[in-house]
Amino acid sequence: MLKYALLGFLNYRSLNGYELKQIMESSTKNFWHADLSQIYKALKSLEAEGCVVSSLEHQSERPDRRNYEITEVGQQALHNWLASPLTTTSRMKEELLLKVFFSGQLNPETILTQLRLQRDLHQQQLAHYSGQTVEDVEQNASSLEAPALDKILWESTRRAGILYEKMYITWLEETIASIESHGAGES
Amino acid sequence: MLKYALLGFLNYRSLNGYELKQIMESSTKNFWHADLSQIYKALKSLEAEGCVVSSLEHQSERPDRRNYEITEVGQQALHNWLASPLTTTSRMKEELLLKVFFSGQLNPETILTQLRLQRDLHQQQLAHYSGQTVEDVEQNASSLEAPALDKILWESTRRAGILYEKMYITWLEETIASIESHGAGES
DNA sequence: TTTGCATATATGCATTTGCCTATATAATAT
DNA sequence: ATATTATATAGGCAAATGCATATATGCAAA
Repeated sequence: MLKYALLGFLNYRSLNGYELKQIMESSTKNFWHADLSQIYKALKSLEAEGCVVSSLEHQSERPDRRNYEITEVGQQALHNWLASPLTTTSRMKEELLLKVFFSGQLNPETILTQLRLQRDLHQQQLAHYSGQTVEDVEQNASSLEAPALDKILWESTRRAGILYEKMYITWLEETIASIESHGAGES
Repeated sequence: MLKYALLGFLNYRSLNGYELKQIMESSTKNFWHADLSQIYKALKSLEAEGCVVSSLEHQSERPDRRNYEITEVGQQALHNWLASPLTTTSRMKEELLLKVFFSGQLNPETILTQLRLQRDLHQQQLAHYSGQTVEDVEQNASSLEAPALDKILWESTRRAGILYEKMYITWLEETIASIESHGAGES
């Protein structure tokens, strides 16, 4: 999947691994992330498959960098992926929910502390997303030349992050309240 | 992480791999899932670590089965995990959002079709979760003996699934509408 | 002055994951 | 009669993932 993300960005313009990491950090971070080393590996693998071509660019003041360009094979692969519909919903893995599920045997305060911490973290994240605009994404994405529809879609993914955080906070507050009232009933 | 899920269930009572899979399907499926083969591997690994002990039970009419029991070491590991707070929020991977992000270069109908399909799938899932009660979870979880707090927490994880599906559907409908109105403006 | 940070790429390794296949038996459905 | 499903365990393998480490340079901060 990471490969398609990389092809997606390279389809706008040529980029190196380091830039790709930075762009992902500022745009797809909320729904897709990757380690730098993972990106380099994926780029190598993409080149072996003929989806991209690279050229080493010598820099006098900075380390050499390898520029990646998408090929027709790569564009075809990208389009095939984009066009093939997902026939199932994605299955998530949420460690917090797993812990909540098994926290009944512990002191309620143990899980309450953790839920409150998560609530604070998610509130920070919400504040961060809310303060971000499409222009920011665009700028951080190194001014990828994007038509009008792209901007609508980018804004939509940003909106997904906001809705997700709001929902998460709602759930955390509900859960905290229900555990607290249970504890109150016990004492 | 899967290991802790298994320990969490085994802390209620002894179970075999097949049962663990079934229980997870009916309880933690929405936020944690695992392949059967993954479960067997994890159980072996847990036994090697001394977290569980197994005993082969011969059955005349069915294949032999290996019963797993949690040890004190395992209980300690479980408690340590439950007690150690998550200091970051979980990072998700959502293929659909990735596709949406890069779908600007395609015909809008291509992504619209996919979004509508996902909306239908999520609506089905919501209907499924909504029709489920804690009693169902409990029953499917092979009547794990659970104190009052456990039930509150289980209900809370079920509620998380419902909120998530509702949010997802809201986002899908918003996104579909915004792409449609963009297309209308174009023509 | 030295520490750390930003730029830039790469390797190594252990673990996790997903998916497929094999084996065995009994009951059920077509 | 035959095929599928449910019960039950397990091995194999490729890919993805995460994390640490190595290397190299210039610049800014402490």
